[in-house]
Amino acid sequence: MSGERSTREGILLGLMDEFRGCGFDGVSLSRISEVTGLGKASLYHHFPGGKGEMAEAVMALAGTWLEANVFAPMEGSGEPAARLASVLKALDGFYAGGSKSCLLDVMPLGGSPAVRSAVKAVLQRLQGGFERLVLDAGLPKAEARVRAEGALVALQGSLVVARGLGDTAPFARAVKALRRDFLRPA
Amino acid sequence: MSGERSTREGILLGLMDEFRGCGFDGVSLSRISEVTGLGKASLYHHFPGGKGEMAEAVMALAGTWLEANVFAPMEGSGEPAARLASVLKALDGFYAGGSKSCLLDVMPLGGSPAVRSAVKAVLQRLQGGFERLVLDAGLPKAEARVRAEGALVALQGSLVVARGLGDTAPFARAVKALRRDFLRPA
DNA sequence: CTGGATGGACCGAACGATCGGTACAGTTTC
DNA sequence: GAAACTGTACCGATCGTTCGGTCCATCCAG
Repeated sequence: MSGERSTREGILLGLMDEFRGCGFDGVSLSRISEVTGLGKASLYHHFPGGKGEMAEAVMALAGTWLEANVFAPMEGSGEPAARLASVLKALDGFYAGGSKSCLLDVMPLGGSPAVRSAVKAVLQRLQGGFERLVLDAGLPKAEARVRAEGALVALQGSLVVARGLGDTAPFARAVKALRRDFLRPA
Repeated sequence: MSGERSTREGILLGLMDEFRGCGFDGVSLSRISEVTGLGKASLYHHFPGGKGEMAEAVMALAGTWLEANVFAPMEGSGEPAARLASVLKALDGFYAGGSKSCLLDVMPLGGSPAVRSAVKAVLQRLQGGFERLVLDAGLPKAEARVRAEGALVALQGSLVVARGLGDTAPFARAVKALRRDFLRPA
């Protein structure tokens, strides 16, 4: 039961947590009903498309959150190092220091094609953003592509490892390593 | 329908593919029945514990496969570089070049505590194996720990990114980078 | 100011389908 | 004949979904 209910965003925040914890298939409507405090019928009032639409809405919410807290610093102006720091701080918060899974990891499994393409779009946008950061630090384009992919891989991988080990340290170390090395001159 | 049915290992191989594709919650008994060609009664004859026991058996099979194809080279004798090459080749095959997900990623979501602890054990064992490889290459223990975790993260992360993008290239690049850099002197 | 109509938010109860799981009577295999 | 195995039919529970309807705030007519 996170955030206020009855507002669409409040509902979606609870929903997002649930999806992150159990994946699309692992979350039942009854569970969603409990978490949001809404009856099943009410859920269908807000999301006529059912569970699938709820998943898409969560992806959309995550997208707008990323827009404000990640893409904005990434593609904004200012020192690349400072921008990177903002991005990493935001992501560290979003993943609760490594204790919450990533939607990009868990949603494609049972999700609809729409969800999958949303995942793909976000990944591409993230990669582009990281690339931009490296370019702005004065490194060549080829290196930027490699590092951007590496950052994505490090974040996703460390989240998976952290979840598997039941220990957030790998994620924390990955974030720290990114902060240290991501923009380092070749 | 992969491998021969009717042999326990054949059943489990089909089952493993299914779990890797859809996660624990995403696979239904009817689907398992289709894939293995066995009726539910037969499935429950082989796995009296039901779906949960099937998942555990798949984890166990993956464990013995790792034992033979990954841990053996890792912890055996011979040039570390050659051992690393065997390990990476085996893993590349297991993940079908990056087109199949990792059980360590998808199973913890809906899996039982037993499955989760199996995942944890495998991760720890993998990390230990990678560590051993680095140590044998003459690098210090602290560096070995960092690189071993990095290898795990790179493999898992690139699989997630590859799945999300629908493109196996990130995984291929990650394997290539490991082959190139993992044992490189500091 | 009042009355009725409108429409959104919400809910209890139930839908058909499918879930994971079982009982049991064969059928194979040795 | 015994043990291993399997097909069929079935179970209660839960799945995602829908129906019928209540509440209540808003708005408009008189």
